[in-house]
Amino acid sequence: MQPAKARARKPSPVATRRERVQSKEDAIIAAAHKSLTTRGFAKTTMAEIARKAGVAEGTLYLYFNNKDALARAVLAVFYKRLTETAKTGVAKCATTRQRLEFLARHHLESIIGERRLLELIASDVRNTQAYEGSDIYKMNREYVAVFDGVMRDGAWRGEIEDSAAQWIKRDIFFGSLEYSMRTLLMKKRSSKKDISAVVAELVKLLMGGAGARVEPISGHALVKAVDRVDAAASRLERLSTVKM
Amino acid sequence: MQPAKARARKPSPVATRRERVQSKEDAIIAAAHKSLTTRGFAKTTMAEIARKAGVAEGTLYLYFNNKDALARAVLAVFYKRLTETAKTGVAKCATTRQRLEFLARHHLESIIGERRLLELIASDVRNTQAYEGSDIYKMNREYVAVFDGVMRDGAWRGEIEDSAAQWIKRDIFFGSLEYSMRTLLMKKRSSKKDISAVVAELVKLLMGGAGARVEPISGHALVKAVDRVDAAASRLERLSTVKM
DNA sequence: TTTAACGACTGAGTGATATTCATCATATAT
DNA sequence: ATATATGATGAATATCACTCAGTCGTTAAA
Repeated sequence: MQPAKARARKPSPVATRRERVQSKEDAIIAAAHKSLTTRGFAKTTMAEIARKAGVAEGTLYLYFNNKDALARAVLAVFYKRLTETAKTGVAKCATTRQRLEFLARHHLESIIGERRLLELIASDVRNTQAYEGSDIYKMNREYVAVFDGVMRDGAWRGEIEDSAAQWIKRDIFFGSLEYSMRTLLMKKRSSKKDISAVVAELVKLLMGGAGARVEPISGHALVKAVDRVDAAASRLERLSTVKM
Repeated sequence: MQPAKARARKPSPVATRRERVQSKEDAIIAAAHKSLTTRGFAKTTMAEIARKAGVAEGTLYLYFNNKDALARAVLAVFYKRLTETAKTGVAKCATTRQRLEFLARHHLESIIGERRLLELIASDVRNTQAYEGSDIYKMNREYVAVFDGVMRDGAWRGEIEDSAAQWIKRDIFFGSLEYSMRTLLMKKRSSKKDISAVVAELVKLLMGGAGARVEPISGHALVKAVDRVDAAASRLERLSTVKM
């Protein structure tokens, strides 16, 4: 077996040329990833990346046309990994509710960890006129397709309402999570609990709010009404004691 | 009247020194706004802004410490205007549902128009360690407070459930809208209809889901009775304060 | 009136950084 | 061994945010 290895001209322990190039590219991407996620796009310099990767500055441009392209490459491996883990995670869940919960928590935790990469999407990639058709666009499509699949399947099984358009639900799902990330990052402590709260609420909304719908409706309104009667009574009492 | 004018040393028709400085600052911000919204942060140069504003490059630094600060100033006038129009718009709406619909549409249309400014929030401002306590942070707080007020009031009236934490609802609201913006910008045609669809769905979710739920609550006999007690209390209050 | 001080402003100059390119090094092919 | 192609280099270039020594007009003081 291993015909590729067997056909190698050189019996030397060093890798083939192609492998060497590949590993160098990997090293560059890894170095760029580290700098981008720790210092952000604006503050990372090509010189810094080159140093971390152990290559000359000019070498970076043999592998990537410019800083943007390098950042996009970093984003690409992030998306690839994100999509893979999302797919395998969903496959392990039995119900639609569990799948959505997993996807939400998975997305939220992932983007909290790599928050700085989201800058790139917002400020850089999305602005290019040629975003559609780009690699990043395709990867994004593939990633959100996981969510779409779960929702479609859930609707087919009758586990969730499918009233609204799919793209709207998708935007609500990912939009809420990305915005929540900002809030969570600003809160000093707490995390686990807050993440769970966001996930639970979001899933509840997307599932149609079904679980909580039956009882609370009349009960909820009733409680509110009682509160208001109570408040109104207090106001009346105050008036009467003042004796106008 | 107009003691300031009367006290002015010079009767000349030109503006006072302070006014001249102010109008120059306005010109700089306007120029920066134009460049930032049309070309994005990275591609606008200080030289370009200076040219548009009709001042020397060095002058920009008399008014703003650096490019970031100038961008933040642009963001500030955007927030100020956004908050004002949001407040006045909400005041004109009678029901919670209408208020939320107005806020959602208002936010979505505004950020579609000034989409490039959102970059600044995401990629620049939010990264600074000192974001809390900054002017932009305060303005953001004031803006989202409009939404918070509407939600709180709606919960008080019993028009909406207030099961989830307020900050979660807030993130869902603004997050969904900002993400939807991206989708809407990528769709070739259509706008009005899609905006309405997003707004409707989002409001439906925040109001507690099912459309059928709204009717029974307000139609409930108890709620009507509460309205009457509430109104009666208010009338008495008015009467008593007038007399005293 | 002359002089000094001040505030607003200028734009050539500085430093940092992305990007290029002439050149070198090594491996592969003949 | 020589030639060729591939990979790599880092000094040089271009761009751009930012600085600063100096100008100009106005006000205050002598």
